[in-house]
Amino acid sequence: MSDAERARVVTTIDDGVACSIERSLMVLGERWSPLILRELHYGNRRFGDIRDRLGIASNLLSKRLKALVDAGVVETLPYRDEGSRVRFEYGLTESGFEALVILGALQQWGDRHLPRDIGPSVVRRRRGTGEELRVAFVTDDGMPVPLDEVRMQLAEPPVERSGTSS
Amino acid sequence: MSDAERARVVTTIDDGVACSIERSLMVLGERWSPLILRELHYGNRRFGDIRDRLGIASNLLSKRLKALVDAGVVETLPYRDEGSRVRFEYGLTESGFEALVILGALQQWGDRHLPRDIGPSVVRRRRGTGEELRVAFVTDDGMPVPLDEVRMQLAEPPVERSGTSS
DNA sequence: CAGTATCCCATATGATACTG
DNA sequence: CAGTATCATATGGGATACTG
Repeated sequence: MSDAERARVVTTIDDGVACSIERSLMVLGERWSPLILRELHYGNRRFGDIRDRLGIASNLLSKRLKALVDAGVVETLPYRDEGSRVRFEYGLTESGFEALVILGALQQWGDRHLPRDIGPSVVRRRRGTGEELRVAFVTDDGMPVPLDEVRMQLAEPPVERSGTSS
Repeated sequence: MSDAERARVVTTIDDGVACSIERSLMVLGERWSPLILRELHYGNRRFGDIRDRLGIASNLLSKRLKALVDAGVVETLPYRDEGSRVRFEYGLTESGFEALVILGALQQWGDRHLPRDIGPSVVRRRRGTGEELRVAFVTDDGMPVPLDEVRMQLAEPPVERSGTSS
């Protein structure tokens, strides 16, 4: 990938695409990115750990991490083990941290609708209390709203034309 | 794709993969699936409408819809226009309906962290009141929980070994 | 180790032509 | 129209070898 091309990739994220779902997918919508984020959320910050846990090829992990850094989701943090040169860990930026909601939603949905034969796999819990958490729509003052009361708004408001017949 | 292969695809979804995030991604983790779901949530149920709105090639849309139907996310509903033969619309199953949480999370995240130059694009609103909604973690009794109190649990609990050194 | 560079392959994608 | 079939291409992904 040439520099020009890479620059274009970064640019396209902010630019053209009106729908924020699509923009998110440009960063997270590929096989490994969400799983890499999952690992970072689980606290695995080293290249080798992530690679081993995911079983991802190292070249790919390298590429993906770069892309995530470019997108501002992940940041590199220098560290130095005794007698080694400086290396980098990968940490979540605020953006990456907030992607937890997406991961939570994916996890919840998978648990509910693609259950394993083995049984339910996981839950999200509250630190300390251990309460099981779910991901839901809530009002500004924190009241959960049932799904059928949620109205998704078109990202690109339908072009206002005189009539409906185009 | 042979039938045997196709069957295997369906099977693999429920089987091996322990992490529910990964299982979800098997169904939704590819470029078009979330966008197709988005269209269905927006109420666009006809093949041609979806194709035109997304700019997706018809063969791909066909394939994707089939996969979503296979996964139980989408269902086909027969309808008949005057003088035409029976066609099918595509509707959300309960599973597909609940994927709205994922879409909402993606949208919210994109709006916050990949803003367009043009400005914020969209929001999720409550029907009737028009209140802006957000997607968040909540306790069972509906209390929102700040992100830093959320603990994601490993889908596949780390293999219990005697030591850490493998 | 923590990555990077190469090479190869599978597959998602897209354009287009075709059918009931 | 609502799809299906075919074909060409790009790209993500995987294996592996390599470097500091």
